[in-house]
Amino acid sequence: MSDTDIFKVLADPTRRAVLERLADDELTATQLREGFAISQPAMSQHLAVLRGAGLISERREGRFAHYRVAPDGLAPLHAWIARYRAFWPSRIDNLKDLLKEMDQ
Amino acid sequence: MSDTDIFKVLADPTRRAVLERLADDELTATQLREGFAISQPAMSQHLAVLRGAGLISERREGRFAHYRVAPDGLAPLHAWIARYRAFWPSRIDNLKDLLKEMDQ
DNA sequence: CGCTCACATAAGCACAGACTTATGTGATTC
DNA sequence: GAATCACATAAGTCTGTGCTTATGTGAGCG
Repeated sequence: MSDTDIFKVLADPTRRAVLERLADDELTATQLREGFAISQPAMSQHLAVLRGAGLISERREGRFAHYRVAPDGLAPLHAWIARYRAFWPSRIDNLKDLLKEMDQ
Repeated sequence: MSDTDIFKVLADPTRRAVLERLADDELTATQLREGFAISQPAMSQHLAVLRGAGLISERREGRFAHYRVAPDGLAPLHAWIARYRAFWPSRIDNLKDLLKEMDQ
């Protein structure tokens, strides 16, 4: 999965919203569709794209498909950002502050 | 500049390569074009997109346009990633390791 | 076994985006 | 001041992508 592909996948607001909704729970395709003004095939296609990018994983149970986030999916994105740490000190400092805040 | 726009801008490999070439130096549009199999207007359009996204800044000097990275440009991307820290502990740990490594 | 449900796939459409060539603009050079 | 240089803008083309409706597939239910 190339950097270009990762960015393309995440450039779609529906797909990013799906990731956010999967943050807490594992959800089925129908459950994910609630609140979106989108057809069932459209959601199915988005889920296929997210799965192809390694950002979510699927667990089949009968006729239901349960989706959850794949923890290593965003690794390429992190790797890309990490390349900028050398010439981007101020932002890294902010990130450090963020992580420090997390520890509390 | 929305998250969607940031991701769209960075989804183009030429634009990401431009950012990498601007990591060290401030460069002109013509200098940036070296090594790319791309026309002059295409590069000009990419630079306009990057500038519109707040990822680079322009300094005009006579007929030359000097471009450099805008240090706060990737802030929205960081903010988006930060939203995942709550349910994404393993990756954050890796990021911590990265930052620790940086300090040396 | 026929129907419905959950989801995937197919096919077609419409818009967005990256590219091209052509041209415009303003600064420099002779 | 005419030509050239660095770059921007215009306009058109072509491909990719996200959406739709229609249909396929396989599981559960009466």
